[in-house]
Formats: sequence, C-alpha cells, structure tokens
Amino acid sequence: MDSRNDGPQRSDAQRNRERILEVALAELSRAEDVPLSLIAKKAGVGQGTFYRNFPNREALVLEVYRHEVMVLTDAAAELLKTRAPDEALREWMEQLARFAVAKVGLSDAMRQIVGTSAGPAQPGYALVVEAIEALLAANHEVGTLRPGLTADDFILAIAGIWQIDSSGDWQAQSARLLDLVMDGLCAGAPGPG
Amino acid sequence: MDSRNDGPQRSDAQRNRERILEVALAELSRAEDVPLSLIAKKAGVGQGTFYRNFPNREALVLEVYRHEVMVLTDAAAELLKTRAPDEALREWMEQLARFAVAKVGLSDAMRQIVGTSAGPAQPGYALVVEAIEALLAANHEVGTLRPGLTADDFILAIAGIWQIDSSGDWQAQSARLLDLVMDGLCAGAPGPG
DNA sequence: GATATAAGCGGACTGGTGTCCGCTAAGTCA
DNA sequence: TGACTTAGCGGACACCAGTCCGCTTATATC
Repeated sequence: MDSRNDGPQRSDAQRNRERILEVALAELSRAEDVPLSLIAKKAGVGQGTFYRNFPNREALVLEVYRHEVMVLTDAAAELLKTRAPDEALREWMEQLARFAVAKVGLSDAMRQIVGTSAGPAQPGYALVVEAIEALLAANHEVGTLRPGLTADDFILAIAGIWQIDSSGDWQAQSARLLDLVMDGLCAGAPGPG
Repeated sequence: MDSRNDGPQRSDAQRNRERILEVALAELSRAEDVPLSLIAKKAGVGQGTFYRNFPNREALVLEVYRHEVMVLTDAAAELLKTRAPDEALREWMEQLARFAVAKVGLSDAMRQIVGTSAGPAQPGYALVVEAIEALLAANHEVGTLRPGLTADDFILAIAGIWQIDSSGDWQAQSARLLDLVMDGLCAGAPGPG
C-alpha cells in the first residue's frame, strides 16, 4: 500500500504520472509488449516512481485506455436513450467485442482482472461495471432479462470476448458468441408487465 | 522447434522427463506459483533440459494434470452412455467447473491457451476438444442444440468458467453461469426429429 | 571393447517484472 | 529567506522466464 488513496499530490508527482501516461500511450500503440522499464526510462523516471503509480501492467493499460473506456461507457447511456433496452444491450456488447479485438492489450488486462478480487479496485474497471449495471437495470425494468442476473454474472457470461483471436474471422466468431450469450441472458425472462 | 516430434528417446532423456513431472506434481500441489527453475533444480536437471521438455508453464501444467484431464474426458463418454445428451452435456460442464475451481493453476493455463493459435498444438488440450466434440455431436443428433454450434463456440461460451474465483460462493456463481450458458446453447434448437 | 555421432545435457546469460531504501527537493511555516 | 518535514524519487537489486551453446554420454556399428 502506498499513498495512492487521496489528498493532493505534489506537483512534480502529478507531472511524472502524466508523462508516464503520455509515453505509455505512444509506446503501447507501437507494440503491446513494450517493457515497462522502457516506458519508465523514456518518461525519465525511475522504476520506483513508475511502479508507485502503476503497480502492474494491467493498471497501466487500464489507465491508458481510460479515454476509450469512457467512450464505451458513455455509449451505454446513449444507447439506452435511443433504443429498446434489449437492443441497446446487444449493440453495446458488439461495441465491446470490437473494442476487445482492436485493443489486444486491454483484453489481456481484462483477462487478468476479471475474477480477481483486486478487479473492482481498479478505477477504470468500476466504470465498466457501472455501465453494465445500467444496461441490465433497464432490461430488468421491462422484463427482457432472466431474473436475478447480476453484473458479475454478465461479466462471466461474456468472458469469451476477451479470448477471441483478432487474427482469423473474429467477426463471425464474435457474432456467434454474442448470439448465444444474448439468448442465454434473455432465456426465462418474465416479459413485459 | 526441438526434437519433440517422434522417434524413440534416449533412455536418460525419458527418465529426466519423468523425474521433472514427478517433482512438478509435488511442488505444484504445494503452491501453484512455484518457480520453474526450482522444479528443474529439485528434479536435478538444468534449465535447458527442463525447457526442452516443457517450453512454458502451461505445457507443464497441462501435462501434470494429464491424468485428471483424462478422467474428465473419459467422463464425457461415460455420461453419454448413461444419460440423455443434453443432461450429459450439462453434467459434464459441472464437472469441468468443479475441476476449474479446484485446480487454479489449470485455469490459468487454460486462460492462456484458449484463443491462441498455439492451443490445439498441446496434446492434453486436444483431448478436451475431442470430448467436447463428442458431447456436441450427440446433442446435435437429437436436436437439443442450436444449429451450427462448434466446439470453438462452446469453448468461448464457457470461458467464464476459468475466471470463477475459488474463494467466495463459487458454487452458486458457477451454477448461475452454467444455467445461462446452457440456455444459450439450447436456444433455437430444432428439437427431436 | 573401441570408435563415431548426434541426442541430449546443463548452466551461464539475457532481458523483464517488481521491490527496497537512502536520498532529494517540494511544500510549509515562521 | 531559511529551516524543517516528509512525500516522492530513482536506481540498485532480487528474482524469474526463457535462450544459447560448448560439452557429455547413450547408443549404434564394427
């Protein structure tokens, strides 16, 4: 445990953190498997500083893609305004799948994070869970989902998304997976009323 | 690539491989995250010998649990003899889930292997795929599965199994997951005839 | 048994993750 | 502006995965 809880940071610390993120975005875009030590060096900070900010690769990746993650979570709210809840859910899952295939590094991070109790601690991860909960709540409201389904259940159900191989025919593969999952999610739904 | 294809091994080589597996079983039972170098040392072989036999941790784990894996795949055939195909499938998935929770190291290995093109190369993995294909074929025969479902689809659908946290209420969690997946697998099934 | 040969050995080495801890300098208060 | 306090720094370090290559020795052949 380090001083990562609250209170104002020292200004140099904040600058360092931002420089790391800047460099990380650039480097991770070039190759997913850049050594973290290289990112630290290019950002002009020591190993210690780097790891104090991002205790492991997953934490860094999640933070680097925070912007994209926020786009995704915003999309959930948007979809709920413009579509029926079940369509919104399905469409959102498709966006998620596209995202997973495009950002392999993020898929790796998600595989690591899902199913560890440390998961919800990640601030970026919490956003995704919130978006999911909103989607599920809207669907439960109108009775298009099986009863008792939680966000955790949902996350496990779509775990396959993070495993799809981006080479090969991922479009067909993810479509088949999502069809199947969607059917599972909706089976036994009480229906409207 | 090394001489891992066929032909008779030298006797000392075979002895070494067996000693490694012996030690690995003991060590992995004590703790899942034993350093591979320690296993090599305790088996009295060099790093080179170790890695020639097992190019990475997953390969070793898969081989160590080969016996258990074979029990599992045998169970598939057995279930198909004694039950209706859909019940057999469901029961087998439950065995798989129990297995995944019990052998955390194997879950880690499976997460690594699923979704990489290197997966099917693992001999132990191929056995599991065969078992799955038999279960699916039997179900397709009697029309209890959605059409066009392949073993790959199935593996992705149950990917969540490898993510279940063994601490916490994994029984309820896996039951909910399997209910959901099963409904998805069966949705749109043509039915008998 | 002596010889040839290549399968197999094993440990030094590379490169990466994550930790530790003595030191530096930013913020604070007078 | 100077002294004090401590958050934060950063690089040496420990440890592990995986590779490489000169050497050893099991086996085949005579």
